[in-house]
Amino acid sequence: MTERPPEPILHVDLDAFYASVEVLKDPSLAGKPVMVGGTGSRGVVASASYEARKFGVRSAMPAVRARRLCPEGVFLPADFEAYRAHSNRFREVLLSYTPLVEPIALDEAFLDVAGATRLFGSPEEIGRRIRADVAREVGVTCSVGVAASKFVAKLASDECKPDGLLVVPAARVLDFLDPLPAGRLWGVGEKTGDLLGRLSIRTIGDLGRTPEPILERLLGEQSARHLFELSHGLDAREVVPYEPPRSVSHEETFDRDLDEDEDILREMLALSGRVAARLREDGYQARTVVLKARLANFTTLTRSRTLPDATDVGADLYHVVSELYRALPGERRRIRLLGVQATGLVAAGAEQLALLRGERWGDVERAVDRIERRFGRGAATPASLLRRGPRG
DNA sequence: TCTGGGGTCCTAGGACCC
DNA sequence: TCTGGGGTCCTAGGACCC
Repeated sequence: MTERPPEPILHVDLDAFYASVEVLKDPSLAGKPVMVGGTGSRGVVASASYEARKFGVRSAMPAVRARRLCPEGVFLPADFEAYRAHSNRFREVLLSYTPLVEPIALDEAFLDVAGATRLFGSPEEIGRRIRADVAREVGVTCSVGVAASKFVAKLASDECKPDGLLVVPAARVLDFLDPLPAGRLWGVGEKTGDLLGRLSIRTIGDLGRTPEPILERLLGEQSARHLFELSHGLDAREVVPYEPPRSVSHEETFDRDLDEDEDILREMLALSGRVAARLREDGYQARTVVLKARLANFTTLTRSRTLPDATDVGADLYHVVSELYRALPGERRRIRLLGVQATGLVAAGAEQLALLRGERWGDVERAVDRIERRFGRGAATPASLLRRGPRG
């Protein structure tokens, strides 16, 4: 058994992934500002090439704004089939080094390479090999962070983007974290960043020097504890290769708000069908159905119902969400977005087997009832009860 | 600037049970 | 006629991530 290296965690992140795939599909786009998403009237940018970022375009930016910043840019609709195909090749490369690969999205993953160093060299060496393999096999550059923990590895890959590699030695973690903006921590978004800013907490170092009770009052117990630990470089989360999904959903923002019940119900039927199809495809059934409705003024309502029996049937989902919709307050709502979510998932195989078993037992017991009514008690005994022998 | 789509997790209150 | 404490499930909303 070789010793576990001090920095065995890799975070690998493909650079400007969707935009890079679009350049592979059409090499004449190379060197141009390319943006994926934001082709509709209400879209946002999903991915921007580094040329586009020079204009200030960022992902999640409203398309209208991106167009203003970069009028000569190329805007393309997302082609998830192509992204998935390239993502599969990416994952193949990673899996050729270790089975301990945890995909985070199509374009990034964590690896624990502690068991791979004998075969392939140090974690840093493995990172270099992966970068070469990904460039060759996927045709896209990537960035690799190497560290003792997941979140430091992730920050390291962020720091060396694009097309880089950065090792943060375990002994240097606090020095590495100290000057970084607090917003870079996993779990600090816009709102939390604002809250922290009000206390003049701007860097991860500032956060680490703030007494925990103060953070607790600001953020609640769970988040405070979590951020306090991260800011001290503590992150014990392991690389987990597979976790079953907790929910399946589809939603759609309409180009123009809907206000006719007929249109709204038709969209809910379509969304229900897509969710149910996904459930069946992935082998799940859902116990809880959630309707999401975003109104013209952007307020978002959710309504849910938990069913006695799990389902993967579109008509069942539609039945529930249409009732939930009719029970919403007010009338003639203007609907910007509708979503249908299935949660409380159970594996369909297990559920159906249990059901089958239950029904079969139900049938057996009813048959036994009939026989005993005719021939007297003990005339029929299930085989499984006989197996121990008549004398017990 | 006017805000996508697919997810995860947390909080908080109320129902219900022991 | 005043009122415990803990656990679990359900629901609604919200922050956050890519």
